Amino acid sequence: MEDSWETDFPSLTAQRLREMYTLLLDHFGPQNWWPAETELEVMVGAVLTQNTNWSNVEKAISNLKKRNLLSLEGLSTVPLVELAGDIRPAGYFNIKAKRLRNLVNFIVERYEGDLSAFLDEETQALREGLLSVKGIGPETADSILLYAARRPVFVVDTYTHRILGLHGMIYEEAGYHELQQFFMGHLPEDHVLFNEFHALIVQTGKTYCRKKPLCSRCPLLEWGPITPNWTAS
DNA sequence: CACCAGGCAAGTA
DNA sequence: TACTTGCATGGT
Repeated sequence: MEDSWETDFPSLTAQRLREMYTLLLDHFGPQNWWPAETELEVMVGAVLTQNTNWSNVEKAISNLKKRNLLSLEGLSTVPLVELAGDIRPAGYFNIKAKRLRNLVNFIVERYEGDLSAFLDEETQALREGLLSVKGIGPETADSILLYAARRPVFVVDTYTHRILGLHGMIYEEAGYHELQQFFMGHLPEDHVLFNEFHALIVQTGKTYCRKKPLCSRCPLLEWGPITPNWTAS
């Protein structure tokens, strides 16, 4: 890591992260993520929820289940146009149909369709493999690593940026990897903890960050008033 | 009516 | 390398 880029945030400490986790867990309770029945369903959901409300993803997954397409076999053989039609409620349906196909084809071709063999790969190899698939970026890959393969990898999303930014815990221009390293560097590498923590952050974002009035009820306000345009010292 | 959601890749300068 | 734009439905 070369260098000079300031990778530490003065206000973001292990202590502060543990406080945040406790506040959110006490407020919302356990989230029991990922909301899916199988590992493949987690992976499909991870692609479908890209920049998309989860309620829309549920409709799309429901359609796939009704048509018995929620399998490597089904997803890799159904005509692309039909797949797109089935996942229509999730938005971006044409591009997401291709992304799902790219993902299942990767497993079919590289692992002979053996999903368990794929998920048993070493974490680093698994991540690189996922990122090599067109349509799988850092967040989607890490969601699959954490919630399908149960690896201690922290998932960063827009809510993570927004919430930590609002509370002056990071620089606004901080990138995905920097935020991820913060959580992973200051917390025990426990996939159960990371699972719950990310889910709680999303729940907080959905509940309190959508509209300004709701913001006043966020449990994190215990840290003090929000400072929207905080910048590095 | 406008706005946005648990991103990502491709295009432009 | 650093911005910008396209992708699209359904809920508030």
